[in-house]
Amino acid sequence: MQKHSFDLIIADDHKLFRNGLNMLLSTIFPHITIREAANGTDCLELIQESRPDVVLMDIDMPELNGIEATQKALQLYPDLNIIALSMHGDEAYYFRMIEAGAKGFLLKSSDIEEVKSAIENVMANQYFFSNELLKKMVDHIRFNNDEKVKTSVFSDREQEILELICKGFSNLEISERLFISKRTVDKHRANLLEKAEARNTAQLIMNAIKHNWINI
Amino acid sequence: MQKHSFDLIIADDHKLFRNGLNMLLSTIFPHITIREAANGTDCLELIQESRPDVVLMDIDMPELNGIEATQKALQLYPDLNIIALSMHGDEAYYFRMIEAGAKGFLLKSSDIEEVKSAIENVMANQYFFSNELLKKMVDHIRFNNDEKVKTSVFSDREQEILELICKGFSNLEISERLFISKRTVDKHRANLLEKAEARNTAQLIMNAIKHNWINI
DNA sequence: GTCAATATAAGTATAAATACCCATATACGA
DNA sequence: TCGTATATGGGTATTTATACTTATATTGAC
Repeated sequence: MQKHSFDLIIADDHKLFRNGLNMLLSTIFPHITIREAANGTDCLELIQESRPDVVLMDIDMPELNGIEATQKALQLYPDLNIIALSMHGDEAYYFRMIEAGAKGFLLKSSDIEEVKSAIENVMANQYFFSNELLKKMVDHIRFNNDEKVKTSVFSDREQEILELICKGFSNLEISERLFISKRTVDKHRANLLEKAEARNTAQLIMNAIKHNWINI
Repeated sequence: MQKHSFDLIIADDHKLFRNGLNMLLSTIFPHITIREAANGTDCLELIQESRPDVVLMDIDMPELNGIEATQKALQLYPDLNIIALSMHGDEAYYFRMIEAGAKGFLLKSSDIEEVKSAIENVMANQYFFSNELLKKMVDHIRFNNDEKVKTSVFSDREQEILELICKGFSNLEISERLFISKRTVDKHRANLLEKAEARNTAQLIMNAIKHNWINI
């Protein structure tokens, strides 16, 4: 990959960051042509002028942010490879960058080897997530789940009944299936609502799915 | 990494798959020691006997599935590197494998190079997601927001009411919010049930989530 | 052996959802 | 212009869910 020349744009509002990354990438890729944009609008113009192979796109930029710039750029050139690049704390925006169509996702704390891998991967038409970002995603899932166990204290029986409710059985049907009184199921269901902090079946199920209390 | 010897367990209920993967990995890693387990229980025993560096864990196994086996294994040995390995269609379980503590995530359709990368990454204490899996995750996020409206068989009003139901509002509350009669909401709700082929609210919401008719 | 949590069950009451029936108005495409 | 889909609303009835109350038996932890 390094043998072939290719064009790249760095879009970021911090000049020093752009210049430094420019220097690093020029060292790694001898045949690279790099252009720099200080905001989303400039970046769009540069894209139309130079038709780059890859864009390193900061999410937080003035005038036009990275998400909007990505959307507009991909409307014009759907095959453009865009790598999102942001700081800690912007992780929430990565979902939007995914929706917008970015293919690579880097944190600014990444080392240059990861930037290199990301560029190579997206040019080979593959996705790339930085390891730190993967770790954050994984931690988020695991953290959410630890939280869940803490807040969801369903008993085995409640869990069993919750799953039957989700399958669409009425309390009467559940009672027949479990060989217990319908009134018992009524009570379990009431306890489920209370523990799930739900007003009704709809909220119970939404919460159950949000917090992974059941298998979908 | 290949220079140092290390131990690995392949846990999968298909003998031919285990044997084939064993052969491939032995070729790639000259100093590898591979053991095979046909189910989760056997795998746990093997782990206790041989304290491996890495476990390639199938999710769908008899007796004790990969998720439970991962949980138990990590209770015993928290630093054990476990790579989840599954077929298409099991993607829903990856969240559970993340919760359980797996560090790598491969599809059985991966090529051997990815397996190699996954093993090297988890032994270097990094996460690894196969590219195909990343693509699925990304597609899922993008699909959720684009396709949803297109495939929805609901009218705009029905969609609106469906979303309010999911938020836990009663028909009366919805009618007040939309300035229409409760009876109209009753009727919309009945149409929603019919179109969703659901018997009740529980099934309606489960179907809505399964088919991405709503945003969670 | 006591305490706490759980599973069981019931009384009573209201609120909500579901299942049928029906009608009218509007909009949109063939 | 004619039909279809949609949104609106009502009548009536039954079923189901929800909200209070209380009670007993069992289990397991301390």
